[in-house]
Formats: sequence, C-alpha cells, structure tokens
Amino acid sequence: MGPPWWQAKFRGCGYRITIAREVILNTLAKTEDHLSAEDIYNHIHTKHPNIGLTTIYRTLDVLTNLGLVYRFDFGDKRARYELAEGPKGAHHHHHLVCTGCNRVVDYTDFIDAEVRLLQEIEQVLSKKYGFKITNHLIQFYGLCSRCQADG
Amino acid sequence: MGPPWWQAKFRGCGYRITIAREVILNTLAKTEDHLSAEDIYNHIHTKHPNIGLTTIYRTLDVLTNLGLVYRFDFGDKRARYELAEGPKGAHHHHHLVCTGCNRVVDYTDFIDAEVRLLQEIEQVLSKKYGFKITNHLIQFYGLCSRCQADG
DNA sequence: AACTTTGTTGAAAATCGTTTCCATTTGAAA
DNA sequence: TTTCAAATGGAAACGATTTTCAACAAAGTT
Ligand SMILES: [Mn+2]
Ligand SMILES: [Mn+2]
Ligand SMILES: [Zn+2]
Ligand SMILES: [Zn+2]
Repeated sequence: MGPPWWQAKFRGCGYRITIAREVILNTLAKTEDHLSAEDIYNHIHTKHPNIGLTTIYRTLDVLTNLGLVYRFDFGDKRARYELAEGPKGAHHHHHLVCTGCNRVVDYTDFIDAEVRLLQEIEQVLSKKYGFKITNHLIQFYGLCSRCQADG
Repeated sequence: MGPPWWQAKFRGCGYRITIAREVILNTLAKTEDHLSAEDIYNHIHTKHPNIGLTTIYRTLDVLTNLGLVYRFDFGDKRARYELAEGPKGAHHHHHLVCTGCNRVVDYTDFIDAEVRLLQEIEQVLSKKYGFKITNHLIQFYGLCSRCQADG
C-alpha cells in the first residue's frame, strides 16, 4: 500500500519522519474526538513512555503549519486538534459546542449552503478590505440536551 | 438624560455600581478597537492609578455574564472584548482577522444573508442534535494588505 | 449622619497551558 | 559507518488569568 500518505508532504518540507510524529498523527487519525496536547500524551504514554509532552506540542505546531491538522479553541482553556485531511481526503465540517460540558459535535448539514455563501462573502471582503482570505471559522454555541436537563 | 443606560441592568442583578465598572464600560464604549484586559488597564491607568488589573478581569467577567460585552479569541493569546450593545443599541457584525499582525476588522457586508442562513441552520441543528443554540461565531482569517506586502 | 451588611477591591501569590533552554539523541544523506 | 543538522525530553521559564485575603465602600436601615 505504499508509504503512508503524509510522508511525502513531510519530506518535501525538509521535516524528518520520526516515531513520535507518526504516533501522534495516527492518534489523531484514529479518533473522532478533538484532542488536546495532553489528551494525546495520555493516549500515547502507555505504549510510548519515552515521548514527552514537549514533543507533542512541537509536533502539533509542525502539523498545523503543514496544514495537516487544524487547531481549535472551543472555550475551555486548551487548544484542541483534529486532522485536516485523512487518507480518504478531507471532510469539511463545522462545529457545535456545548458551553456547559464542552462537548463538541461535528456537523455537515447545510455545509454546502454555508460554504457557498462564505465564498461569496470572501470575494466581497477580499476586494473591499484588501485582505487575502485563507480560512474561516464557524461555530455554534449552546447547551447540549444533557446540560439543558441539568439546568 | 437620566441614569446611564446600563445601570438598571446592573442593579437588577444585584451588582453594585462602582467607579471601576463605570470607567471600564466607558472605555469600551469609546473605542473602535477590540481591547484586551491589559489594554483597558493601560487606557485607564493614568487617570485612575488606583484601579488594578485584577478588577478589570473581574469586571469583564461580570459584563460578559450580563451580556453587555462579548469576549473574543482572535488567535493572539489574550482575550479581547467589545461592547455588545451601546446606548444606541447593538450593531451586529462579524470579524476579519489578519493572521500576520492581528489587526481585526468589523464587517457588516452580507450580515443579513449570513444571519438568515445561520438562523435556518440553527433550527435544523437544534432539532437534530438536541442543542439549545444561544450564539454563533463567524470569523474570516487572512492577511491584510500591509502584511501581504511585507510578504 | 452613624451603623450594618455584604459586595468589591488591590496586591501578591498561585495556576496552568504552553514555550524555551540545552545537553543528548537520532534520521538520513553521503 | 561517518557526519551533522534536525529532533527530543526534562526542567525551568513564561504569561495570561485566577485565587486568596485583609481592607474597603455601596446602599439599605436606623
Ligand atoms: Mn471536528
Ligand atoms: Mn468587532
Ligand atoms: Zn453539554
Ligand atoms: Zn496584517
């Protein structure tokens, strides 16, 4: 099945391929969640006690700069990460965040309509404000059913 | 002209009206910028050397909880604040953020179309995921003209 | 105006996610 | 292998925000 899909991008940018990087990327690839650096450390630590938290932070920076990973702020005080594109390619989505328990739901409903409007807006804003727009962020905040019940 | 517009809301929630709170609110009311706690401290400090940074953090919490102020994260590592509604009422807008210099631009272009779509989406998501949605966040990221030039 | 209650304040210390330092290790090119 | 810059881990530093706590003051009551 050839070399893992991400290694080309890695080499192309002069980055080395290391166990730590492979393990971290695989951890993100396997989960549905939006993991923090420490989450990843905990997931990994039993099998790889020699990978330090510092390396995880550094690797997440690299991955983010390469565009392989997105970094999010959901309002708890730590950065959270998710894979931007997997072996199967990207599946663009936006987020629904519970302000009660910090649960995060991916949704793709209306994504097409959203993205269509966003592109229209980007065009206008680019021209009007002289920005070169590279990215957007859409999040909805509210209370999940569980947190509504807890009142 | 009667008592300042915000005092009613304050009293109603059992909060006291203090000089610090008045000064902080006025600072936010007078600026076009998105100030951080320290920004506000600096704006205020000459005229009110007795107002401490801690009080500013605490006041911003109160104001945010009252809904008088919005708290934002624009990617530099500090929270930034803006008035939610002034004497003249709110003017809903979204943000364009330069990832080079952290400049933030308010825009209202397409706001109606955005909000219309957002409301539609909120309805669907509320039902589908059982969330009670209270809020949304839309931001565009890119490079401002100055930062594009610096290349 | 003095008294009382209880929210508010400032300064210093604590917190905690993240970054930096630096001596050591390792990937990969030759 | 040899070589050398890139990568690593652990400890220390950082920096925005929060907590602690004794002193203070807003607003209601007498
Ligand atoms: Mn997601
Ligand atoms: Mn704004
Ligand atoms: Zn919840
Ligand atoms: Zn800029």
